[in-house]
Amino acid sequence: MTDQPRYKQIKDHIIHHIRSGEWPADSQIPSENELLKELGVSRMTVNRAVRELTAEGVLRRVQGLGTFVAGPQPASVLLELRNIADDIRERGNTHSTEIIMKETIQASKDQAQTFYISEGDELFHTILLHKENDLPLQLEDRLVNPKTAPDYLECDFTETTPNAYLVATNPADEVEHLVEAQLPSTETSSHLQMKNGEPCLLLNRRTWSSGQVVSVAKLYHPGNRYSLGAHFHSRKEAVDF
Amino acid sequence: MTDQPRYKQIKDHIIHHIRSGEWPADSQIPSENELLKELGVSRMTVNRAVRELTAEGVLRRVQGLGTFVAGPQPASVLLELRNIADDIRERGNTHSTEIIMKETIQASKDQAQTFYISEGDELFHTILLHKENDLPLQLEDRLVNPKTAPDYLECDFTETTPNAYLVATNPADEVEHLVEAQLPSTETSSHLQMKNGEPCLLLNRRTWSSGQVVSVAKLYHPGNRYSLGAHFHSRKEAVDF
DNA sequence: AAATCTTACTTGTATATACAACCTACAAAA
DNA sequence: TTTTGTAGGTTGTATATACAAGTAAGATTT
Repeated sequence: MTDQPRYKQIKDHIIHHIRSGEWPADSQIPSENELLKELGVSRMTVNRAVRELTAEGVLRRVQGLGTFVAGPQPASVLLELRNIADDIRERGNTHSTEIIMKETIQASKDQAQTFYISEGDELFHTILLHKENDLPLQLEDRLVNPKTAPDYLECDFTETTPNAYLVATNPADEVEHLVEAQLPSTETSSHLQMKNGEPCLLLNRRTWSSGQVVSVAKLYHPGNRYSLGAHFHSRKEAVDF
Repeated sequence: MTDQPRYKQIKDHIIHHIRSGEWPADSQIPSENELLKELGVSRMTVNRAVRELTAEGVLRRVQGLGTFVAGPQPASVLLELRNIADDIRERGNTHSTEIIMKETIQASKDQAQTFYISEGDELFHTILLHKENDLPLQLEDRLVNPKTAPDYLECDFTETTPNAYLVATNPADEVEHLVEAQLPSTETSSHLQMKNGEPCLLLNRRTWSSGQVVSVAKLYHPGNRYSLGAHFHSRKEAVDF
């Protein structure tokens, strides 16, 4: 262990006090002035340490009031979900889309509920097959709220993915995910060219823009050809095992 | 829009040059000295702007060389992975553990590779079954590096989960995930009390502590009883659909 | 030709100082 | 009682300055 810079030592000092339970969640920690006296450094150095811990979500500061421990980090670890077209292109392969369905439907009771609209209201429905070098990799079964994307069906999905189109038209700011393992229907299975009995990885994704549900998508992936992965570094808090 | 602080203006200035294509990915941007002359601020202010953009992954700095544009951010979205015992307890149910296997093995070639150790080195191996109100929910097949957790096998896993034990003994700071859908082996299937042909959600988790691999775990979940979920708010960047 | 030193530039850190902005509590005035 | 002012703490920002540490390229020596 080489010599660490002062501001880093201060960060570790603070984290240590938090982890040891000495400074519990939501408690106020010493002010910058107290810390600099205790540690014998300049205020700017203390400030940098505290500012960085605040940016990392460890602390919470209120101007004029003080600095507080920012409650327990959710004991969790983050998994990165990529969008498939970028993923394929970054592997140097070509991405293509086959349009299987494109229609306007009337919302069922369940669908109305997930969109927070009324039963019978119109919804756009598309089913697309995404391929990597002509090998099916994802079946995208998507519902879109016409109120937020009225021209959705007119988009040429062989050119622009629904994701790209929606990102461009609606600045999405909230998203919900559910990942599950399922046995695909025979139709889904045949589209994805999967062997019989082979499971698929289903990613349910619901996206909001300014409080309204824009789109709900079921993304089916062949279990043997696709997996979600992530490598996550953390320099601030402990992660799970 | 109220008056923004200088360092924030500089950040926006830099981001604007990147977004406009003027400063493409991997290109070198002006040095701190050039920027402070151009913008009429002190070096510390430029330094703060550039340092924060570096922490945010927008720039990349090399001491003695310069500052470079750090390529496009992966257009991704984050999925939160909870640890199972907390999850169960938060639902108000009781969590119990059944110990199926507890042994010391010698690392195979593959295992040695994932741990960055030598073939034949010792590894701890445990297989535990986690239950929610006596219903099996997760089969945990875990390998642990004795060098980082020598007393692992002596832990009473009916009292303390391996996760809790390892979190307490090793401050983990890095983790890798792979989520896939699989047909379970007949053994796994029977432990989890799953119907025939039912797929399971497999979460592969590898965890590091100060550069060393501490543990590799395969977490099997019945596809019909378990799913990974997350609701994610973003106030900074657009998310995928 | 090869190895070494030097120089000039870069980023990284640390300090002392200053003032602005904000919050709370208490005192003073209406 | 209600409002207003004020004092003393807090964090937020900005500057000037200094030196350490790393890189690259050229000059110098071997």
